[in-house]
Amino acid sequence: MPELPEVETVRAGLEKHVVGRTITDVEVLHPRAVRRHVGDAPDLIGRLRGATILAARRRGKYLWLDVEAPRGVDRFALVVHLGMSGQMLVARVGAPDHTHLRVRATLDDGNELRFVDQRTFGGWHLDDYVDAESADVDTELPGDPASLPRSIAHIAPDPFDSGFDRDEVVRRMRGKHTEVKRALLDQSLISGVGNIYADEALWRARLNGARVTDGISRRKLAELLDAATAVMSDALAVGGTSFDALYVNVNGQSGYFERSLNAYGRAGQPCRRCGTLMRREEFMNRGSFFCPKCQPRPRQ
DNA sequence: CCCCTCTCCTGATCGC
DNA sequence: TGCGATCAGGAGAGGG
Repeated sequence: MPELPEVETVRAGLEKHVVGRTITDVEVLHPRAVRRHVGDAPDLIGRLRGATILAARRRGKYLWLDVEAPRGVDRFALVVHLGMSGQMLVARVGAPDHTHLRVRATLDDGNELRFVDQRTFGGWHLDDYVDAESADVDTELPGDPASLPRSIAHIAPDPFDSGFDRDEVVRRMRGKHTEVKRALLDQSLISGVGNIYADEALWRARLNGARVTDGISRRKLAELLDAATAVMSDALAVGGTSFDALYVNVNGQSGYFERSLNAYGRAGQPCRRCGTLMRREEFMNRGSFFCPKCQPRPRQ
């Protein structure tokens, strides 16, 4: 599933392949893909037609293209969320449509930017900017790295964001009474972490996800956040190498990092640290993988 | 306000 | 071979 490392790989690909291009036309093939857009599909199409892509940015699992309308009259964000299965692909005009093609943006260089999404949890929408530090005030510098699309102003900095403050996240976690895995997945506390990297970080920090945040030491929570940062950094290092000239990679899985996973998907296999058989348990309607010896369950 | 459950969606896979 | 059940989970709405 696309979490921070996969989304960053996509962002880097877009920066390389579509920044500087002008959108000549847009086609929405599935209305659900633009359901978060305020306004209808024709509105989104009309505003993107003729617009130039100035930059590709990201926070957590959200990415956006910084876009300028013709003659510089309007500056806004084309916000993309990949959801569970979304892909941003660059293809030659006239290449056969992908099976789950949802939106097509034709560019001025003979390529198309395609949003392909099997499960349609993701989508595109247009948004204006607010200042990142005071999320309710319009920024003087739309598209500036310090500004965010309004709809994602509630998303916390991710560990690779210059505004990320690990000790502040620890403090806020300890101010809550909730299971620590739930907190790791809370995008308003720390963004970019999804189910896979949450399990990996908990395994690295030898912490059970069912432990309650206000009962964990500052030191241990700091170790957990450092582990989350490290595992996503490791994954990015191998995920960022796998796109070719016309393909902005997101494989919807964990890419080349899959072979490096220590927890996710390893139920019944020996823990790579102690050899104990890994377990899978249901949590928040999704799977959680952990070593029962290294990551002992809290007492009830 | 805070916490937590539910729901959206579709293709792959499995058991009968 | 066919078919129904199950599984995958990001994130926001809504309930308690």
